[in-house]
Amino acid sequence: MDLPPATAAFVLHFGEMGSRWGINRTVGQIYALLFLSDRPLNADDIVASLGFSRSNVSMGLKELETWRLVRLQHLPGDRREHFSTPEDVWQIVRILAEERRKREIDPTLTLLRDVLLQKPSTEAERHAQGRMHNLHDVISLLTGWANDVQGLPDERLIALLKMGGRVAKVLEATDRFQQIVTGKGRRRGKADAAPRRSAENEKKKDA
Amino acid sequence: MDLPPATAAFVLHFGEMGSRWGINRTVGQIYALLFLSDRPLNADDIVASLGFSRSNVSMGLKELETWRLVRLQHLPGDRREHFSTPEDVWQIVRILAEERRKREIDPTLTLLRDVLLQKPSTEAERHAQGRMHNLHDVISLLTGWANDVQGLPDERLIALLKMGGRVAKVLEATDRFQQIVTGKGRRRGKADAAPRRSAENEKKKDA
DNA sequence: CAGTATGTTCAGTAATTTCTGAAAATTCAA
DNA sequence: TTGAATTTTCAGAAATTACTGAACATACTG
Repeated sequence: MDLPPATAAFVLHFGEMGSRWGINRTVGQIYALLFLSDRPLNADDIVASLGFSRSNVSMGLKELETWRLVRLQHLPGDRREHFSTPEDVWQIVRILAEERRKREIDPTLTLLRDVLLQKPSTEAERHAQGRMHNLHDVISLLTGWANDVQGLPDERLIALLKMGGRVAKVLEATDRFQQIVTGKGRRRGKADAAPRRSAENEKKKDA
Repeated sequence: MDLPPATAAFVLHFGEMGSRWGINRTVGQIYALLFLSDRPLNADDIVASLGFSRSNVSMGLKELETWRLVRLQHLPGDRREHFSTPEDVWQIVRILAEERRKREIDPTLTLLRDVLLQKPSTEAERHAQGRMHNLHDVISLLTGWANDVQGLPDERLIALLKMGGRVAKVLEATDRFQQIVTGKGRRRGKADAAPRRSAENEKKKDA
């Protein structure tokens, strides 16, 4: 590995970060390297830079492809496969969000919904279902939001994020405005994700 | 492990999910169990339910404490330590977000800022720095937003999330309104995180 | 077609992480 | 104090995951 110090530091850091998430260190480093590179790299370039075995690099690139995080391309006059990351960081964020939703969130919501169809037979089960119901609502609200803003063009997404919590003020104002104009309250969305307290605040038994 | 089927399914699922993130399967299962329980559990309860060794449970609870995800409490007339999760799922989400920021995002931003202070000496380094700069801006915009909405009370956060992308419409309207009223454009925030294309679109060399 | 360059697979090994039991430490009550 | 109840620590075992080299597969080139 004979990289400029800044690149090396970044690559090592993302290797570590990767291993805190599902992605292993090798794959994290490969991605970091591709991300910083000013040209598409082939497998041997990566072997030369990071010192992993050829087969390890091959498998790492395969995994990155399943995440849709790298693009395979062929340079003119070169038979080897070259890889690059999207140029736009927002694009990377969008892809990551989609893949994580597909792999982690959706199966979780499915499980929760399945389980919630069953009739609880004891008090403890009833309580557990209430908890799962809460969790389901929170997760679907969060991912629904994410899904929704995914649809926005970069410019508008950025503007929205910059507003941060101040949006709440605007919302409030709009709300009041609508109330004044229409004479009624704002309509509610379908799923209210405020914490259900149904089975929650029972007296703690057992001592 | 002699849990009701719904609870067992949930516990196993969160064990798997946990291991896709930094958290190991055991710890994930312990947390899932506590989350569903209608009363605080002690270490032996957990051993009985999940069948791990006592020491493993002890370490798992330690780890959950460092994440601030469980609360230690003593029941009257019982010397043993009992553990429970926050009742409010939003509270759990907030804690998770804070801890992940502290452990993963902040160190990453620090690294990026440090590296960006160095003067690039080659063209490739200059390009790499441009990429890191983009990434820094995106990450800080996203976490800034998260930080910001963390400050909102549950009710308002929920309302904001429900609005989803429609907020963009409101923003746009507000924007136009301000332009009309003040006669100028909306002021920009300090850091514009739109992708910098500076070093990006060079001709690809090397073939 | 033969030969070469490139990419993939996979069985075995290495490294890492997780888990356990036994011992030590701590806490509390008498 | 002593001793019982409880929790923690930690060295080693077990399990899992990551990595490698060599063999195999594929695709081009002349």
